[in-house]
Amino acid sequence: MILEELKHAVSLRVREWAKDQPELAAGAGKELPFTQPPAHVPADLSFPWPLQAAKLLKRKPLDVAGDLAKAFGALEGVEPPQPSPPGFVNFRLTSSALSRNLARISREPATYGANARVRARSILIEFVSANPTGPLHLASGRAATLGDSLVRVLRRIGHKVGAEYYINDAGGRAEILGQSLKARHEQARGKDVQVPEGGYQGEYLKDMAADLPAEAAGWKPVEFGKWAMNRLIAQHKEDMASFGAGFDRWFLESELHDAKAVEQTLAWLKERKMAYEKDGATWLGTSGVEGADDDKDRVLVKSDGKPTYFLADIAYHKNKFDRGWGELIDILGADHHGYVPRMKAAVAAMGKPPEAFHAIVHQLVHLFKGQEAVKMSKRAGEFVTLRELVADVGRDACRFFFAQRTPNAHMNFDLELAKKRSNENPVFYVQYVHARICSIFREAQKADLAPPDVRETEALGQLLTQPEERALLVKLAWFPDALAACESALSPHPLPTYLLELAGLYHPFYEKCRVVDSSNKDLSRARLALCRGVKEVIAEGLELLGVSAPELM
RNA sequence: GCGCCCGUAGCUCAAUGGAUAGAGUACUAGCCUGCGAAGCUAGGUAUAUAGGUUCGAUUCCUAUCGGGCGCACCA
Repeated sequence: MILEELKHAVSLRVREWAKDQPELAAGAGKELPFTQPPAHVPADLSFPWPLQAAKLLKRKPLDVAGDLAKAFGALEGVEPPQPSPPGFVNFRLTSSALSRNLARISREPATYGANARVRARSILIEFVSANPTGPLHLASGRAATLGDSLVRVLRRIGHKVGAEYYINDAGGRAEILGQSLKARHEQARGKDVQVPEGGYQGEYLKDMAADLPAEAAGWKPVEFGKWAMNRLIAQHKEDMASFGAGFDRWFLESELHDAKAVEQTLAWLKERKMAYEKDGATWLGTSGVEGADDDKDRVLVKSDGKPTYFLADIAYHKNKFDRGWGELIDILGADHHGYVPRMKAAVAAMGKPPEAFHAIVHQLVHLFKGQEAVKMSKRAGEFVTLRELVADVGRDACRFFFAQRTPNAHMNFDLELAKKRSNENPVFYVQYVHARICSIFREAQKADLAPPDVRETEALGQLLTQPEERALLVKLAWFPDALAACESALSPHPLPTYLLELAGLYHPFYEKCRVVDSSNKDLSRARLALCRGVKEVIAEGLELLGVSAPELM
């Protein structure tokens, strides 16, 4: 939190300083920039703003930085600010500020990273929402990781966040699924029938056919379909639970139909003159909506009188708003990105501002076995299930791996590598630090050394003057910033990067600084406090990622 | 053809328009009879190409090349 406070204090001083300089009025409302200085600069926080201001002032950047550094005067928690070429002002945290932050972490680790200054958002995040026509496959693992970890991070920061999984259990798919299962059922009883063209060819229906009850012999395809869907939905729930992805609600599309919400939404749109008739169908004017960029209008009700999936989905999104959520985020695979413009247009039709709906489109996962690309085809039933993946690689490695990538990036997943050498996954590098510190605490206990309490931590922390110790203290101070980066990116991926960097700073400390040392109890206990802080932040960070923090490995 | 996303180290990936572009992994050589060697230390490689905007570009704009995904009265 100390960095947030510092940024805030600096911003106030800058505004004060700029007040009397009319040249600066142009950029007055903008948020001020702060950056993490590169390794060779002996500072903890950088302020590059003088580079921008110099232009407006028609002065040399370094002179502006110098003036500003003077104008800042004494700031809480930092040594006197230093101007630095070409035009930065650099801040270095004091030892007491760093110890105070260390004490703050241990006072209440579970709220470290919460932002007291934040305006709480109300966000409903919908993710995975896979069709209940087959098992979850590995792409769902990516969506589940991105969604669940984002939910956790945003909640930690202080926002109100809901998590939902939408189940598309209505429409024509159930019928086709039922026909496919019926064919498998009959095959199992020795009949020479084929799974229909366009049906679900996957092996999983063979397994399912073996579990059908005896009375299934008299079932119609629809009944097969219902039975299969219920079973698949139950599997999806199990898979998400064992993956650590939590949902507040599993929302069935059929609920909307049962409650007449689909018709009501249509009537509501018509009332507002948003929908029109053409060629026997009912349309929504999605093209030409500013900011949505859809290239054509979309059908709501087909000429056969049946509602489209799109209409039901509008009803669902309207339902989310009607339940009081301020912002909606959908996490979608890249194969659905074409759907975003029409949903934006629909949200606009509901009278909501564009920023009330946001789609996170994650790129697809490409599977490799060594050098060879594995073609995945849901139709042909060739895919790696999430279940298999987790069984092979483990949940921790899976989630950390998925969480590391920005949603925008395509990712390659090498199954051979993942299976046979999971130790190559960086998650173990981070977990190892946690286990190592736990081991140190066991040693400390044997030597009758206990870490200090919160108040004593603040005092003893000043003994941590080695560069390796200071580097860790500073890194701990950046944790809230890493969470803030996740919020602005709407992705958890800055967090694994942060944890790897923190872990990377711990080992050199460990090599150089003996922790358990009865001959120097104060220093030893100060170092135990530092270790505790690192352990807590790693545990909290991993928790947000849905990854375990083992005491033994 | 049109639209969206992506080309960074041998490989997998980072970097709100900022200073000398970072990790892991792989390769080589050293480190364990005091807290866990799943570790440390030291070695060197990268922004696809060509322009442009800017004090400053991996980041923004244009074009080209290469890859992924979309372009239904399917869901």
